[in-house]
Amino acid sequence: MINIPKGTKDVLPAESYKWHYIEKVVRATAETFGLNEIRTPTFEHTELFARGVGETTDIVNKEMYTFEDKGGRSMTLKPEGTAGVARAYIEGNLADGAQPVKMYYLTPVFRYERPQAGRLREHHQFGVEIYGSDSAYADAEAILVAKTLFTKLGVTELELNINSIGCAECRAEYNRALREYLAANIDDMCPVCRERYVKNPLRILDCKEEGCKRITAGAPKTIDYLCNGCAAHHEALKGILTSLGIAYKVNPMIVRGLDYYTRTVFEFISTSIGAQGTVCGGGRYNNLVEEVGGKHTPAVGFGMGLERLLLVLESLNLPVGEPEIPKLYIAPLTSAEAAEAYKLVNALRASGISADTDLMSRSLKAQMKYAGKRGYEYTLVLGGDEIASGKAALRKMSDGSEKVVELDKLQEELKG
RNA sequence: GUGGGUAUAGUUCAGUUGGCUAGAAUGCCAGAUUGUGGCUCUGGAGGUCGUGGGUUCAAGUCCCACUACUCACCCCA
Repeated sequence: MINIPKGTKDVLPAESYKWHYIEKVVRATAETFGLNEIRTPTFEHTELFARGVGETTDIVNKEMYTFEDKGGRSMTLKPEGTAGVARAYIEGNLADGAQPVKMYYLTPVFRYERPQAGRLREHHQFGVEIYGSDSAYADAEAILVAKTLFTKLGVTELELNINSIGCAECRAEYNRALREYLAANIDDMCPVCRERYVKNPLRILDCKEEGCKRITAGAPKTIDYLCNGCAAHHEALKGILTSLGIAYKVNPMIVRGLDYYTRTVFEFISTSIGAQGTVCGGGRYNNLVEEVGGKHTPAVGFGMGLERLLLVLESLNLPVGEPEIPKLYIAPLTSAEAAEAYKLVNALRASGISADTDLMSRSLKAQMKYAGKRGYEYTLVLGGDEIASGKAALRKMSDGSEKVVELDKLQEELKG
């Protein structure tokens, strides 16, 4: 027995309707915001993620599915959705079209991690990407897409956390201040944070170690070191959110693990699905396009974990769509009627009605049990009498009521 | 990568201080009812008790290792 790879999940036939439901609401929501779908490859040159996501991140350092192809090139299964979109924006000359470019994607992403509740090695993300605008309205637009989607799905419990981590200039200033503050306590920090101190001190704020949390509790905050431009941007976003009536919390500890973020970062967090509560995370990444080889292009967006979103819906007993139920099952009484039943069924299918018949040469009783279990809306027994008279009893399975109909009028009967 | 928990039928689980041929429920297939599903009754199929060692007269049960699953750390969606 060869089993499923660790950290992956099958979506079995009985559950796929939930995915259809979520995807349908996602696409409908994206459309009302004027977002167009973009599809990029499942794998890219490793270099793209190394430069885009950042060499110091855990994602690039230890979580990527990297392999060498037969031509000796280093390839990586996408660990997130944004880097590929940035590459496509450049390569597809999207900067030459009307700006801003508003896109969304639905994609699997791959990270080599230890699975746990709400965390997989392959999961699926809905993402929004808005390129070309540096306005706080674009930040608000991204947040609003997520918020609107949650509302449509009935999710009201998610808390929106926002923060600003500034731009390259204020970050340098801030890092200096943070290092200065931490210098005295460096020996009390965990080994990982001691390394972060050198490479990327900002990440220390994200540390969950008790000792480090105590130390960082009084640490300088990025939002206190913003340059005038970044501070104004942050204030503008807060103003827009407030005017829209969107509740948010400024959380100075939101730092995020991807290096491409500048200015705005945000997360929608759930408390009902276990330790991995971030359902949606994103922010602004003004330097990403330049980083992967294009000209400077401000951009903002987010990624949303669809498995986590589904966990939220189910944990709150919210609707997750309805199973797709076929309409009619025609049961041939004996093998003599099988061919006629098959012909009837296919005529109905051709007119767009979902219909089935026996594929196992089973008894009438067995066929009725099958039809009952699968949930067909109607059944019809086809015997010699029915074929001779051209009429048969159409049974409605929910209440057992029957109605005699002409076989060649089945189509009209079922459409109504 | 680190730590905790778990592993018996397709599924959910019983299985006593180690002691007859390993059980139930549910699901699946069939019959009761030779032209009609759900309810009821009856029968059938389905298990190398996660894998490999060890202790013992005797191991599903005790010990060790490994593997898988799971939760948490870490990280993130």
